[in-house]
Amino acid sequence: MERKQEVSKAVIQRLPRYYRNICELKAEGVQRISSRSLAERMGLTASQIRQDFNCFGGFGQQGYGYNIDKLMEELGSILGLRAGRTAILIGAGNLGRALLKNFDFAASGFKLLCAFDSNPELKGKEFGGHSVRSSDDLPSFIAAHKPDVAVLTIPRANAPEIAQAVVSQGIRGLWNFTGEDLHLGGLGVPVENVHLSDSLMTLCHLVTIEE
Amino acid sequence: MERKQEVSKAVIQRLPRYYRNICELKAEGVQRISSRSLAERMGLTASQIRQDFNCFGGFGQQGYGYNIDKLMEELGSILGLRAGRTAILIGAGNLGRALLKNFDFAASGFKLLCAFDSNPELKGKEFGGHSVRSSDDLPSFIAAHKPDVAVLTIPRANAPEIAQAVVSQGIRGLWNFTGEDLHLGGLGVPVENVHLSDSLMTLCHLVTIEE
DNA sequence: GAACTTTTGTTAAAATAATATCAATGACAT
DNA sequence: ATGTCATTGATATTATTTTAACAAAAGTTC
Repeated sequence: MERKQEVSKAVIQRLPRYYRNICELKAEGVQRISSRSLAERMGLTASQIRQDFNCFGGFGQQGYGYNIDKLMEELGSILGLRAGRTAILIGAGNLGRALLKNFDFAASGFKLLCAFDSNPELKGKEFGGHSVRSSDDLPSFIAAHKPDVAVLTIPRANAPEIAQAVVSQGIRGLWNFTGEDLHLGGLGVPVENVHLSDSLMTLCHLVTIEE
Repeated sequence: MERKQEVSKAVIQRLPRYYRNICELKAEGVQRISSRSLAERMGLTASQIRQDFNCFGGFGQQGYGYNIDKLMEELGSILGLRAGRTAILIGAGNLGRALLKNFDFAASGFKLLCAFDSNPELKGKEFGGHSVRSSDDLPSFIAAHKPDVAVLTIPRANAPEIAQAVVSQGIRGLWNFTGEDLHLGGLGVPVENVHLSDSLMTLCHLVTIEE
C-alpha cells in the first residue's frame, strides 16, 4: 500500500478515456499525436491533457507530440492493465449472466476465472465460456487462486455480508452492481459502485432543463 | 432551452445519489434527517449537502432538518422523474435484451415504450414485457409517439449515423451504450455515454496502486 | 547548419468546488 | 412563555482543478 505521488481522482477517472482514444487512434494507424489534436478529438483542452500526462512523468517529445505506441504502453501500465489481474463473478442471475456473455473483461485488464452462484441448478453451466460453481466452493477457490477482484451481481440485500466475507478472504477490489453503495476504502479495498440508474436519472434531468 | 440558474455539473451528478439515499430512508420509515446525519450516511460533509440543496432553493427547516417526503418530492422534481418521460430502445441484441429484461426504467423516470431491431427474427418478440419492432418502423413511431430519449444498444459502427437520424427525427436525449462517445450537446441534445469498461479499468488502477 | 515552426513540460493565474463559520430561525422541553 | 438546543442558509475561507502562458527542446525546411 505504497503511494508514490497522490494523483487526484479527477485525473484517474480520465485515464480510461484517454486509453480508449489512444487505442482507437492506433487502430486507425495513427503513429503520433499532439496534445492539441487529442484535445480537439476528445473535447478537452490541450493544457489539461499535458498536465494529466505529466502527473505520471512526461512521455511526450517537444516539437513532436506523443508517440501512440509509447502512450498506449504507458497508460496501460499506469492503469495496471498489463498486470495479469484475475477476477471472479459472484451471482449468475440475469445481470451476472449478461456480463459473462457480453463483457470483455480482458480489455479492462482482467482474466475472469469463473462465476459462483448459490442456485444448484446453475452449477456446472457455462455462460460466455465461463463456468458456474457452487457458492460453497467460494472460500476454498479464493484461497487457492487468489483472484484480485470480485464482481458482485448478487441481490442487494446480501451485498454487505458477502462483500465483507470475500474481502476478509483476500479479495482486493470490488466491482459492485448490487445497488448498495459499499465503502471498504478504509480497509484499503477499492470499490467501484456501478449505478446505471444514476446515469439515466442524470439524462432525465438534462433533458428536462433543456426544455 | 431555458436555463434559470447554471448549476454545476458536479452538483447535478450527485443528485441521483441523494435521491437514492432519500428513497432508502423513506423505505426505512425515517421522516426527517439533518444534513449532518445524511452526510455521515453518505460519506460527504454536511456543508456540501446543504450547499448542494440550496442550489435549488432551501427546502430544509432550521432546528429541524429536512423532511424526507418533501426532500424526495423536490429532488424527484428537479431530476424530472415526475415528468412522465418516455423512451425507446434501439438494438435488441444481448445487451439490449439484458436491459429490457432487468432494468427498471420507471425508477429513473422513464416509461419504456418498445424496442427496435433490424433483425427480422426478433420482430414481435417480447423481452421483459417490451415488444420488439422492425427498425423500418422507427421513423414513423418516433413521429407518432414522440419518445423523449433513445437507448442505444446497437453495434458501435452504426452509432453516429443512427444517433444523428433519431435526433433529427425528434429524440431529445441519448443513453448511449455503443462504446462510441457521442457529443450532440451542441444541438442541445444531452447524451449519457455509458462505458462500463472505464469503471473496471479504474478499479484495476486502484487495486494496482494499493499494492 | 541556421532560421523557423511545433510542441512539450512547467509555472503562474484564474476559475471552480469544497469546507468551515456563524447569525438567524425555529423546534422542543419545561 | 421562555430559554435552550439544533440546524439551516448564507457567507467567507480554503483547497482543488482547470486554463493560460511561455521558455526550452526538438523537429523541419531551405
